[in-house]
Amino acid sequence: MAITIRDVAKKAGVSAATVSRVINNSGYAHEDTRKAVLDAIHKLNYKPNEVARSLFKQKSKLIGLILPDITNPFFPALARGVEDHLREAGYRLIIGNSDEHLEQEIDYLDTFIQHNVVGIIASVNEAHSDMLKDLNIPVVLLDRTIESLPAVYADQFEGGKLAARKILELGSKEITIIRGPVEVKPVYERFVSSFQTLRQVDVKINIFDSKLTFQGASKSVKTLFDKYPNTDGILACNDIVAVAVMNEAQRTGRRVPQDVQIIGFDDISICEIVYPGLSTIRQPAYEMGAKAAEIIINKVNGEVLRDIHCKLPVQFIERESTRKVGD
Amino acid sequence: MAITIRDVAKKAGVSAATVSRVINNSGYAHEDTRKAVLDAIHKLNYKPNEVARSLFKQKSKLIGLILPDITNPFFPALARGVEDHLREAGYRLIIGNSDEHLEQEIDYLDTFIQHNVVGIIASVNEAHSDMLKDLNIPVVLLDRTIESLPAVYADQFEGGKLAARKILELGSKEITIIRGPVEVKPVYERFVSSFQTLRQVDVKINIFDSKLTFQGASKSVKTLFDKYPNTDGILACNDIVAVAVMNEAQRTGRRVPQDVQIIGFDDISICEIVYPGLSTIRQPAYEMGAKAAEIIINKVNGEVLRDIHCKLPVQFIERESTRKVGD
DNA sequence: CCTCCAACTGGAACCGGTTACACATTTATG
DNA sequence: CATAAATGTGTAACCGGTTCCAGTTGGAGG
Repeated sequence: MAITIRDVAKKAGVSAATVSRVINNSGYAHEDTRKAVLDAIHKLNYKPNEVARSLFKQKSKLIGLILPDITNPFFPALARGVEDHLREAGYRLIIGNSDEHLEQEIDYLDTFIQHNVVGIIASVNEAHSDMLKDLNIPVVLLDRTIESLPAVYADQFEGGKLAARKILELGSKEITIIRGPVEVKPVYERFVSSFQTLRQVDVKINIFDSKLTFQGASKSVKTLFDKYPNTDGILACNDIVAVAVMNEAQRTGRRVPQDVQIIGFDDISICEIVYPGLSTIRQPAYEMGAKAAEIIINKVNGEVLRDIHCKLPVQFIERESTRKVGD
Repeated sequence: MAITIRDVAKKAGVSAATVSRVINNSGYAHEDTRKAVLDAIHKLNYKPNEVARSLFKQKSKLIGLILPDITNPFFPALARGVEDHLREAGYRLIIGNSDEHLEQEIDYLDTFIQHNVVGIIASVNEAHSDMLKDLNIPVVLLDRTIESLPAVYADQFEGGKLAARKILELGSKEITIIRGPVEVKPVYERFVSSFQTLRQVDVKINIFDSKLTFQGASKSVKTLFDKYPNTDGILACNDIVAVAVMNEAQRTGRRVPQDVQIIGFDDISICEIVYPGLSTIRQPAYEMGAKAAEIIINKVNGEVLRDIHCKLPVQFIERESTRKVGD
């Protein structure tokens, strides 16, 4: 049905090998035959079959991406960063949601390999470090780290510290840290860092648990102000939780930021359209994705970058859920 | 490097053909050899190479998905619906963002074909209906419609009408419809439908334009209340815009819903965590994705469903940005 | 006991590219 | 002007599966 290289060869009056050489700019090809081939390709609208290529070369133009859940607003930006960068380099993306389940991660890893992907970008947890290392294709972790594997991530410790410092600086005296699930490493790290920072100072610290998802957050957060009615500063584990808290604060008649200040984490797009605008710790999600893509491409091209951990800076984004200095 | 079918064959003391028959449950295989083969497969941890399969069979286990922008919160749910359903059936997803650009859509279409995808799910506009029809693999449109191509979408006319009816019913007298870009068909349809519904009644109608994205929305919306200071009801083209409007309303000292009621469109997750909760017209995004996946799979399996337009119902979700009946 | 057919199995061709190699023709070099 | 080197092109093998076909075996039926 589809046009093959031999159709082109016949039309141009040459062999398939010659067509292949022209397409790939490899080996010799006389200028005249080159023209003839290009002409035939154009006339037949020939597009080489990537599957056949992939089979012979043992490498495709495909890269696998494993994310916990594209439905979590932090990840689309990551994915987009990856994709934009990959597309430019001629690669395509196979994508899979793992829901943080080891089983699904392994399933995707397996099928990625079966499809001859040349590299894998993954947001996965510690568990299968061995499997990832034995993959014999480049792997880059994204938003996660595993000892001895290259990774792109944002500085969680700095982020946690920064959030804590800011909320102190802006005058909160009873601070509630909302801790996400401890299994999710970056989330845990930002918690630890905030906690350690606050502990060095004379303030009351509360710890409150919440899920990271929309449904989870709005449910978890309902009891927050019952439990800690006097809390006047909140460090949320992510922006979703922060917005849910802001909702709950306003619902219970608290003014933000006068009565409670709230700082989120991530800087997802929502932050700037809610009222009041959510102050947060920005992780450069898009850039992280782009960087991971860049590293993978370099590795695919054989550059033997030593296993790098690429730690990107975070940043405090001031909006209206925190007071101004001097208030 | 990797283990091939011939390695398995050697280990099991049979030919590659036999191994293939066992794997695919096709043709005969003696129970004993069957056992031996399965055993060898297990011992070697053999996973058949999908690329080789794909080449011979002229069909892969890959399905292509083209979305405008995964970063727009409406689409992740769609994508997730597609993916979950596809995974169960053993298919994997190649994904591409088009930014509504014809050029990028075509580029992805081409490369999908080059990778022997067996089906394509696409959120694209009218423009290349011909190209899509000539593809000779199944195509399903998602959230978009093109004459004579199967499609899964939500009932935009009903949605637009419903929003208009509700806001009338709840007492708004000067209603502003925020119209999105007219090139995006579903967005245009909901606008038209709202407008037609309102026009039949004695209320003042304003029309205001906005982009659909976060940045675009928060910028566009800034002048809304300058232009229409007395508007007491707003029909937004999507939830992002609605939230941005809500922000602006509160910023300018208006109470929602007492002074202005706001109804969004889509029912993305954000709606339930903002304050006040955003009333909206729900499109069943996840289900739409799942349905599209289901149709594609059926078509891939050769079921000749007549070109179906699968129109899913929308629903008014009442939260707190609208008044209660009787207020 | 012969025949026939079902049950099994392996060899080889094939999918559509790429590339090693052989061979032919120029062109460069001494 | 002979010879080496560079250029140009085709044949065939190969990537790792699948499947057609032919061949072997064993048991049922006449």
